Amino acid sequence: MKAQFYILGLLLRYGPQHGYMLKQTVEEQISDFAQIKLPTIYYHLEKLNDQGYITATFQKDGNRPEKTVYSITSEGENYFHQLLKKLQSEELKLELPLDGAIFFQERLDKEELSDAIESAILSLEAKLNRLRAYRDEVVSSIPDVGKAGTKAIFNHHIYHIQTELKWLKELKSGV
Amino acid sequence: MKAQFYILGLLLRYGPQHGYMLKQTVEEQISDFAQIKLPTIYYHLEKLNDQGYITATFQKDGNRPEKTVYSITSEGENYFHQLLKKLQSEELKLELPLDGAIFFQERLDKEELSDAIESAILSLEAKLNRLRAYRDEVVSSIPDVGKAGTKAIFNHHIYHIQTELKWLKELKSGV
DNA sequence: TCTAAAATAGTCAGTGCTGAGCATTTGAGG
DNA sequence: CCTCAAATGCTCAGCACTGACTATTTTAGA
Repeated sequence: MKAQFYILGLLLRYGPQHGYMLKQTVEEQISDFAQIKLPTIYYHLEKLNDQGYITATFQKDGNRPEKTVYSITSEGENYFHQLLKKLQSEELKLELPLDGAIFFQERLDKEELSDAIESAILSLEAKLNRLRAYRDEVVSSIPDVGKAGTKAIFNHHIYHIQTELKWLKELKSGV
Repeated sequence: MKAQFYILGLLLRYGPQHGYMLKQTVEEQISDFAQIKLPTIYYHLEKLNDQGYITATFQKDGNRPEKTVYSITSEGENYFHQLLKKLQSEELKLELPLDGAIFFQERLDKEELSDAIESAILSLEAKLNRLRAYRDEVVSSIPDVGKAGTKAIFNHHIYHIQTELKWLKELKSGV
């Protein structure tokens, strides 16, 4: 559902695209806050096409094999707005793998956990810096329509990573 | 993988169990930070059995139909520790549905978004209170082996929800 | 000019998950 | 004692996802 939403949204915003091109758009603009793999894109393009939310045309340029280019239909636009509405009322979901490890504390090697926490901290600090740096860069490189939103999204992730770091540091001192 | 990990861990901690019973244990002890549905449990019990990580025996009590009770094997115990190790080095993953909506700001109804943010805030505040209240209750009701860990896990979620609330409130004032 | 790597475009089989269902048994309320 | 809801215990079909693969074309650099 998330994947279909993004595909439709990108087709709406940027016009007809084929699968591989969508993959690139996703990578450039969405990969920092949502992952959609290439086969997933093709899977949903087929589904959306079957349901009449997009239509296929075939294009050939140069020597490359024929591409299947999809355009959103007006039903697709409606569907997109439905999904948009649904997304707005969906709660955040956290997947916190460390919780699983900690839950079975009795089986835990304290040493190992300490190391894991340490390297998690380092990796998150790196991610935090990368996100902070990217925030301005990406915000300035994308079309105007998306700017304000993209910035809020980056801050969203930055806040949660900061929180995670705080928790990890507390955890470390408690182990 | 997450499911298999919890199943093996619970079998290790509490001894042989059948699917339905595992479901109850999961509900009582894990549901606040990881969801594993009943059919998922059965699915993985079968897989784990096929792989020799658990073994089945059949039990009948009273008039109820025969149950399939699973015990962890020593290979299963090894496997559990493998998974434990892997979990420790896995990063947190955030699923933030609002990001999707916000990304397509140009399609957004500001009014609707405002309402959605408002109700998200209320729902998260309720969840926060529930978690705070439960934290102590649950911590005191579960066996000693899990106490310290469970408390850390609750705090983990509490922190992230607080963060989410902070972000939502900022977002609201910016819309 | 040739060559190896990267880019382009897409397929497919296999995995994990779960809503919806089935069949029986127990328990609470009238 | 009877009834109906809840609890018990489990299965199955179908969906979303993706690692690994195929096949061709372009490009960088030796």
